[in-house]
Amino acid sequence: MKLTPITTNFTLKDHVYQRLKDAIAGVDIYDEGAELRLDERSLSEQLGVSRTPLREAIARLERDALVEVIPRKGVYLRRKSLDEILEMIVAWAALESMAARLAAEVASDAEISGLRKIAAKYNEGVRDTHISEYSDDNIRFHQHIFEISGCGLLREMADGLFVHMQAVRLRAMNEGNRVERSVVDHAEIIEALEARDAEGAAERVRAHTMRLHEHVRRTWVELEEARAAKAANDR
Amino acid sequence: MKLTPITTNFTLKDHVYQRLKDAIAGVDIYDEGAELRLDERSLSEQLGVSRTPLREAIARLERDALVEVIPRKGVYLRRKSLDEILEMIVAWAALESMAARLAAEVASDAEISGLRKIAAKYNEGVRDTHISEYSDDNIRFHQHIFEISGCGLLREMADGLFVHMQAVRLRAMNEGNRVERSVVDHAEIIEALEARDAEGAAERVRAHTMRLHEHVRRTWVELEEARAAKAANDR
DNA sequence: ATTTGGTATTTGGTATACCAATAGAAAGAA
DNA sequence: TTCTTTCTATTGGTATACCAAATACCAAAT
Repeated sequence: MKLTPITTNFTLKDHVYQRLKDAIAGVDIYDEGAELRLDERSLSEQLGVSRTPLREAIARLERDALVEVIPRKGVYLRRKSLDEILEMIVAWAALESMAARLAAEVASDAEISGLRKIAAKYNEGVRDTHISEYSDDNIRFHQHIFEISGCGLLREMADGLFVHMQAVRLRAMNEGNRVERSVVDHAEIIEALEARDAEGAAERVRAHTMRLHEHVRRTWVELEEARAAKAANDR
Repeated sequence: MKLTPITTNFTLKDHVYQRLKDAIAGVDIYDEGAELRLDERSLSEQLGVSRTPLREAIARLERDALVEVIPRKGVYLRRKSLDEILEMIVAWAALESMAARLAAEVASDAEISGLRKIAAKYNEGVRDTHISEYSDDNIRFHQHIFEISGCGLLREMADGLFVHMQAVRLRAMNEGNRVERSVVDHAEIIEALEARDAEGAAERVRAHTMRLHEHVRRTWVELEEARAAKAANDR
């Protein structure tokens, strides 16, 4: 009789980490008055594990800058400031630009055509009803670039930013006519890759992401100011 | 009467994390037969803390990819493969290139001249006796670029790679006439920054780091092969 | 009624005890 | 001798107990 070895890579710590990460991703931390605080004992009870593996998972989340642990006070979901979001977009641009450059050099034609397949359905423009679907495909598009770059580390580092980029992109998607522009950008990126134009691909990816940066910078300042004004008003 | 708040940010976990990280940085993990294994109980005894904060620190180190925790087996210092080292150099290139681009746009003249000051002592070439000193200054040069980029996140992400880059750079420094080339590269980078040529600065930084990449790729394959041959010979 | 000091409770930080898996040593069979 | 097996010791994973800080609450004094 043949048996596959039992999954020995099963540690509570890893499960808890993944579970918490997913849960955090599903919380709109920018919603006012959302539950920001994580209670260790309550969580350990909910998850059915003791506090020890839970705290080790939290230590990793802290390293991910997803939560903030204030000694003797508590663990809090970290609400990113506008500046931090902008810096994440910059870092993302740096990583994805390099990924595109590598992809132009090493990816197979099949891998590049995979990108075209993702982008293809929007050749005729995007109907408004499909915004959230487009958002998903948009994400897949960008992830795919990292995958075909052949550099696992770039992909991994981008993953760390991904949770946040996802939220940012979704939020920015509906503002202005950014979707149309995005479709065009993607097409140009694919063209550069197909032409094996590393420099062009890198530049277009960078420009594409930095347009998001510019948009967020211009638009969300107003949101922050509005929030600040509202907070002042509440007082 | 005015008092500054007492330093309550003192947690063992953080201290242990920092201490371990420093200690790991001081170990030549590529030295054959070096102590790769971390024993929890022994460490906790040496540091004078219990295993709990120690393990939380290890959880963070694991997230940094500095150690590998194999469940039920042990904690091991991660010896990077050649491929991983090459990927780190690529990621570093991506980050520093972007940092240089930003620096060209936002850094003050004073900050840029800080770079020139670091590089200045080597204008007349490098005497062999100063190799290790040059290595230190080299590191300061690259770190300074991140600092004057004004993007804390780029700097932070680079920091994660830094421990490894330091070892790589030091090891590569003595090979070939790389030092001379390095001095020239640095000078050109500074010129681009002073000219506020963002594109040029980004490109030169990228090229500089990718030259290291190319060198390591070509040279160290031989080392790996030699090691493999030796290992085969030992059998 | 308000302030203030003390007390109880909550909660994160740390230590310790226990469990389970692995590896190595010792013992036994071929 | 050598291979196998079993037992034990080591070690990481987890749970729990305890401590100390922070906060909330209450009572007494003004």
